Amino acid sequence: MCKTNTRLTKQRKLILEELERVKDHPTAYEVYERVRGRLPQISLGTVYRNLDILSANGIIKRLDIGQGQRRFDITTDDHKHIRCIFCNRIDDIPLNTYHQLTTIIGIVGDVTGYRGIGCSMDFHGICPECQKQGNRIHSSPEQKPDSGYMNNAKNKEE
Amino acid sequence: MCKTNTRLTKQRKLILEELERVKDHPTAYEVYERVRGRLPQISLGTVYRNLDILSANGIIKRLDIGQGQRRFDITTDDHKHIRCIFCNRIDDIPLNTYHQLTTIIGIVGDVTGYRGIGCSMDFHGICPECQKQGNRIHSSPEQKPDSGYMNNAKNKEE
DNA sequence: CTCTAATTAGTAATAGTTCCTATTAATGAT
DNA sequence: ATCATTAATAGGAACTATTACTAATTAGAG
Repeated sequence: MCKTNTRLTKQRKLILEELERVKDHPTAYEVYERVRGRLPQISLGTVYRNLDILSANGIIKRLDIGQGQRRFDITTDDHKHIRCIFCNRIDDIPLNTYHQLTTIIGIVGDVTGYRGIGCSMDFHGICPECQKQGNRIHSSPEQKPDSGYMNNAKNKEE
Repeated sequence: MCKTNTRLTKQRKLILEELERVKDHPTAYEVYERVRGRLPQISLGTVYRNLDILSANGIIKRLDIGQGQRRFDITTDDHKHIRCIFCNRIDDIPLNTYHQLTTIIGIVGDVTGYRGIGCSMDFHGICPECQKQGNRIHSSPEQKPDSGYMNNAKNKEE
């Protein structure tokens, strides 16, 4: 399924099946709850690990939208997302990219029925500094960025 | 400064000063470290609380980009952000919205020097369901979305 | 100057995710 | 089919980032 030496375990298969069955964008915990209905002893760590592996292999998509819980999405066709600022639900938007940005918000409102729409458009890529360093990946990108938080920061001083 | 009955404390003043001084998009902890240099007894909780109050009042901007730590931004003019997938730094993009989306990624590359650019464009607004319910805010939007996680989820069953 | 509610420091608690370890099981080789 | 190898697992501890709690302090109105 993924790269060689990636085994198709019963757990992994069920996680994929539940992701395919579901229409919305479940959190890791929601996937866990669904799979647990069919395989009670599955652990949350297993779900997290598999969701990471599946998204690293491009089979599913990891959504890091807003704060709080990460969500996962099995559809592979190109689309964007809209989130309700009250209930935090996430819907799909099949977006034609041949429009001007200024008209897109109007289209999104028509298609989704959302109101009071704002847009946070964020880009990601490899910065000039990292290009200089020969693009060496120290840890898995998108997975373990340098956080510089608390203990880490304190340890720098030693 | 903010609404009436919002006091300008020494801590709040220093937090704003350090945000103004800094060019990049510091995390709460980075702000804490800077302010601590001038007011050693300040606590991290105070920094978090003030960053929340300042962003709720529109004085600064909260960036929920990717996963991991939230960042804060004092500049008020309209711009978007680009994040390095390796080192997780965030840069500004002064973006002209009168372009087609498809051409924007090229522009972003030219302006920033980033390569391998991807775009995660996410919209937020009020979903049709929440519009029906008279737009009542149960908890502060963007701050405390319904998470439905773990203990919360378990407690639902009681 | 006094009063009082807003704010604070310090710390505990929480949420979401990752890591660790002994055990189990998927798959290639025999 | 059986074995051997090693990826993957369950369960739980640890970790990161943030929020909540509480008694003490303080900004600022009157």
